[in-house]
Amino acid sequence: MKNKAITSRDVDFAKWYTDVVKAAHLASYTNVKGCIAIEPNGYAIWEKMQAILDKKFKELGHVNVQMPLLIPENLMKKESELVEGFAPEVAWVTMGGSKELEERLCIRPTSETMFSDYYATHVKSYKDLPLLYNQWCNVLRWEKETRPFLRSREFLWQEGHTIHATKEEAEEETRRMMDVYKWFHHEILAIPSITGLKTDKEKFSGAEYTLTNEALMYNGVSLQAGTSHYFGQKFSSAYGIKFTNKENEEEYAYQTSWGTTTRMIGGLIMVHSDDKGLVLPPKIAPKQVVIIPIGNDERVLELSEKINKELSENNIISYIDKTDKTPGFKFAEAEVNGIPLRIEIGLRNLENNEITFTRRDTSEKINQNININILEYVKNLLETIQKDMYERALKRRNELTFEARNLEEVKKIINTQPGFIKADWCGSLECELKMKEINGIKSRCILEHEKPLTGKCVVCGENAKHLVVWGIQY
RNA sequence: CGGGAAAUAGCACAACUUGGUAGUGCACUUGGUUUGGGACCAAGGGGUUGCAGGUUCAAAUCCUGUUUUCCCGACCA
Repeated sequence: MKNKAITSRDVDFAKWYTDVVKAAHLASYTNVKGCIAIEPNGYAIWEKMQAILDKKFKELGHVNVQMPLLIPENLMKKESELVEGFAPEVAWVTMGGSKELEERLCIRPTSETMFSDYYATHVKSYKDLPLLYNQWCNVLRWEKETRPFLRSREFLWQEGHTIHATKEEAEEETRRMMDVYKWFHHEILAIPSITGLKTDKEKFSGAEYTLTNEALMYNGVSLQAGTSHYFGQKFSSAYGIKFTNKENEEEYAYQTSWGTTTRMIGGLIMVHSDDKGLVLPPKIAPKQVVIIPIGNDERVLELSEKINKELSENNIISYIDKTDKTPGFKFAEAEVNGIPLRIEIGLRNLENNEITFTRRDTSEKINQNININILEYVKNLLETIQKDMYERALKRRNELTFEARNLEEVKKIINTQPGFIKADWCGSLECELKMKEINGIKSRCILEHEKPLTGKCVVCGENAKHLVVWGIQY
């Protein structure tokens, strides 16, 4: 029986999304607009994302720090593009007492300013460089329209801020971290993102250029899923971050920043989940296996304990559902919560010398002889699920990736089924804005290594500079 | 921030039009029987109707404001 609380994905995608968030107890609304209470099930996913990324960052030499939540106004204003880019979304702090603050403070929308201010006094020589810092924190951006995880006003993220003695090294870092995100999406989240360069219009305010990972949701809307920015000397010159190089000359340092957020939890839902609720790839699932004993027979319980112990001792996160619910209830609950694999053990199984494995992603039930190597079998099955989920998401993305050779084709595609639209672009802002007039289509990224389709801009017909992926964004 | 809809127990809703002691289902508690796809019987607990004002003898119901949510635009991770 279907969970009546969840609207069908094909009937109302937006409603389905919030229904899954609520039904799987990932987050709950609060009385502050756009600020959600992240519940244990949701936070567990974030903790796992943190653990995996943090380990990777540290392997690459990064260390964690924590900068202040509040930023003084004059500091915020030093880099003009950053101010302009974030001005409408920044929240300013007023104190409850009668005394006015001598200087206004804002709540960080991002921390380039605090890191740059810190670097300005701590970077003196090329010997101090590079500094590879990262922080896990919350930021605040006063968005107009909000959705749980996808666009909340307060959200959790990591922001890496690195500073280097040479342009080459900083650019290498920018690429390297983009590759980390790509790896994370493909290998861990099973989300086939595409990587490319943001146009000037879409790049981070204050960046020389922005690399981005773009993912396509089940409904064909795209989601920016991790960005890496090369700043060159823009911030270092605005904040006076100078160091003495090997030639004993003063030089502005080269910076990068890169981040990914709790938005990815929303991405996981919108790429993989279904009408029964959450579906999680095994590598990001906080709980990978649930064992459901059916009935109170001693042998059933003993076998459940034995399997749970063996799995738990071998790095598989499993648990036994010992609650007093009926099996059907337990099945449904495991499904709505997205537990990748379910093991069902009952007397009927024991009589036939078998146990039942049920995949969350396909609902397939597999009966296996009780004497197989269960640990190996589960390990392999989890890997298969992970792989299949990626393949399924890739297939869906490819089905929703289109090519357009002129504006008519663009319009036809977007009005039939939104998705990634590959089309040539001349590089002008005018043409980008004209695309936006069609259902709000935006450039997602410039494909750096692909040649234009026709060589002519899809809007103006002039010579095309780039092949661009366009789409509707969250 | 513009245009529309909504808010009543943990959840889904009824009562509102025509003002008169706030109800149903699921969930929850206790006891028992059950257990292979959201069990059954019995007994119980839970709400100053989002918040703040106003009208009235009397407000969930009428009026004003406000907050939050959803949908459609503009802005964005």
